Amino acid sequence: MSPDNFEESGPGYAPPAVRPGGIAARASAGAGSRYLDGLNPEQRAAVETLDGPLLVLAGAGTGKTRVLTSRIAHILATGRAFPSQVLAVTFTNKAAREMKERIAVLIGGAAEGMPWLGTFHAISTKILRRHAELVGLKNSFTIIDTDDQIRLLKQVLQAENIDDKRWPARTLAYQIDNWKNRGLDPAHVPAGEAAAFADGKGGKLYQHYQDRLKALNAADFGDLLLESLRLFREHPDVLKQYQERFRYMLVDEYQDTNTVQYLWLKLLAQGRNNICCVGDDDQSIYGWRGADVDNILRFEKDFPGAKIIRLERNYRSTGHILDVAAGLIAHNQGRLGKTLFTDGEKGDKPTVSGVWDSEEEARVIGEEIEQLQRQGARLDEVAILVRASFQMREFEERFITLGLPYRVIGGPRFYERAEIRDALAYLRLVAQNDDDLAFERIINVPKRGLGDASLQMLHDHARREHISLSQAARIMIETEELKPKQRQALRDFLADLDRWTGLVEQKPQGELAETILEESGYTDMWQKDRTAEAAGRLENLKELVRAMEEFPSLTAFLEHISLVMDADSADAGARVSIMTLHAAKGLEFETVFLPGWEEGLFPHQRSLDEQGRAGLEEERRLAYVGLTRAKRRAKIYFATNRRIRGLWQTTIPSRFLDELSEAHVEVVDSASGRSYGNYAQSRFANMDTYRSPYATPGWQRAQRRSAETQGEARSNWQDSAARRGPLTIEGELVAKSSASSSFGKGARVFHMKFGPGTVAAVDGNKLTVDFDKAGRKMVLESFVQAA
DNA sequence: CATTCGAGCTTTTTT
DNA sequence: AGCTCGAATG
Repeated sequence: MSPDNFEESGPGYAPPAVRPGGIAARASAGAGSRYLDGLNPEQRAAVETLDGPLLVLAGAGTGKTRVLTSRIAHILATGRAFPSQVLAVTFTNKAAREMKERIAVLIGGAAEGMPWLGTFHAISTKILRRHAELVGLKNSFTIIDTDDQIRLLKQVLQAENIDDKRWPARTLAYQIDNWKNRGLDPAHVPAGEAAAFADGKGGKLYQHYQDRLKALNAADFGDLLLESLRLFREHPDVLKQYQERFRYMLVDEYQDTNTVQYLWLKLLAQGRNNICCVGDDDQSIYGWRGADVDNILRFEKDFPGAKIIRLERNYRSTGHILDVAAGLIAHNQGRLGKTLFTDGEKGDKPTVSGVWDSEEEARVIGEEIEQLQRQGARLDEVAILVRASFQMREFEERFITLGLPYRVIGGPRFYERAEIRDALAYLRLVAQNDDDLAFERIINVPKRGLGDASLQMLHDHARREHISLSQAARIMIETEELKPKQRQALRDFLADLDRWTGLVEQKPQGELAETILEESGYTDMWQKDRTAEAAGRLENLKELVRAMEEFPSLTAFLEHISLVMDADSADAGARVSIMTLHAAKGLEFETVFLPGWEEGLFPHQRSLDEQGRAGLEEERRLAYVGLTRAKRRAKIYFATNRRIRGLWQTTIPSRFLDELSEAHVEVVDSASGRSYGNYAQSRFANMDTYRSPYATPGWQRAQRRSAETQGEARSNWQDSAARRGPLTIEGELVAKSSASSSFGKGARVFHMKFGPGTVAAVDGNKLTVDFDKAGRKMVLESFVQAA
């Protein structure tokens, strides 16, 4: 069988003009093997070791993408496989796009039509569409996002009469995702876990949700992987087809794979056994969404005969930065172990600066950036990497007053905005009248007088007759069930819908969208809206129409938007980037500012509470990722005071500061710009005045001391931790404040909101108080004071 | 059925 | 503090 028989991905693909052997001949003869030039020995080995399983441990800045793309180029150029026989998986669309572009450069456009280069989800979808009927879907199935998922789950909960106050749909969604990430369908969820939600109904609800999805001919993101895994498991013939097709498999960011993805890869790799995974266990920062670092740690066991190649030569950062990062990450256990090195200069030492509060932090960083700017630095080579997005605001405000151009990376995605989702719902409905979720979303947007009551009737009818909402609507406009007003509104809507549906084939989708938005009154709705955001929303809608015009058809666009559309930030001009540490992975900047290195914020208390030691290690990897983004300058800050949820809190410097090797960091008094070579003793003496709150190697002493005075000075982070009961941090049990309460029964207390009262009962740090005015309330001890 | 007010939550984020 | 969601209200 000729290899190109495998290709059925559509008319876009033209078989190579030359047989594989021919390309190889051309490659070795001319400039074709240039892709090997300039690779270091390890990189080269990683590119040329083609047979059998291979794990490439690629540290930060060691040329990971280059290896991946060169490897693909090598496979193609030596004629080992056709483009259609190479599976290359990434996590994000951005990574996939970048890889495509770089391969095209390497082999001069011959990578055109690598149909199996994409995200896990995109590739799974492609496979699933071909065999949809085998897993109970039609090949036209819709992909629903988190928003739809939650709305659907609300219905499921409602049908089961479950109080979604007590058992929120969000929580269930999270739980189901979690199961799906672990490759568990309803039948295989451990009984204990299934019972944990809604008094034992968790498993049943999961099953109902899946049934609903099938009925709607829809799949959520988790299903894309889980269902294609099921497809492979239940249909060995189908699996075999793909096993044979994929002569070479490449996986990017292997440390981020979750269990389904791992199982999926493992099944596919059993064919040719040529799987190459690239990753860095030290950069695994997505444990909280199901990524399992163990996958990469177990690689050799999972794929017998695997070779491991380490890339440790760093091409990005200067010496001191690497040394500091290495010293920090060395505090983690359970690593495969890698040490980055560079032949380059030592460069500037990373700095650590203490500031009074987050406002000063923003001010100081703003000044430093202006200073850099005066020295000729480019703003697009400067980034501020924060732990949590609420930290961004302070910087934005400061930069606006300074007139410093910046951009925020991350934040709400384009297609997650309400107006975009509404517009998409219209389009989805027009493309497929039976899309109930879309129908429901826009039936009363803009207001048509068709509220909950009418919708409920439609629902009942649809369920009774096993038809879709739009079909139910068609029937109900002929019956007496609805009030005349509603019936007419529905009739008008259906007429519109039919007219638009008829236009799908007539008009280019951009125009179609404009027509629909216009005629439905949707655009009007926002034009009449006088709120500040309305103009932006209209702008976004225009952007959507513009984006649509680039696609061949409405369906092509809809497929694209659910899987592939990301907010491409129009980066016009040089701007400072503000983003979370998570968003920064894979990027690099000359100068990186790392604010907010305080206990509770970074490492984040919640991570510690929920994941214990593993959480701490993941936070540490996050710090490592942050540091290794810097090419020449890394600047760390911690504030002594930070406002959290409106309350000012005194904070303790992050333990990570103490893990930065003294020899390679510089402690700076940012206010005066003075530098302290020796900060150990002098700093600490100043700490309790909070005049010069610097990190010191002795900060543990401070922490110990703070523990002694915990009664009054306990920070909110610790407090929230205590509230949740005993917690494990770093494998140790952190006890609730042992002295149960400083108030006894009968004590007179004063509460900010409820006023004076008498303590009726004490339970740990919770007090039951009979307030003079407000009656009996349960309050936390920390919210009252002695009256 | 639409609007308004109060209660609860609040890390990270891709697909 | 500020936002989102749901219930009470007009």
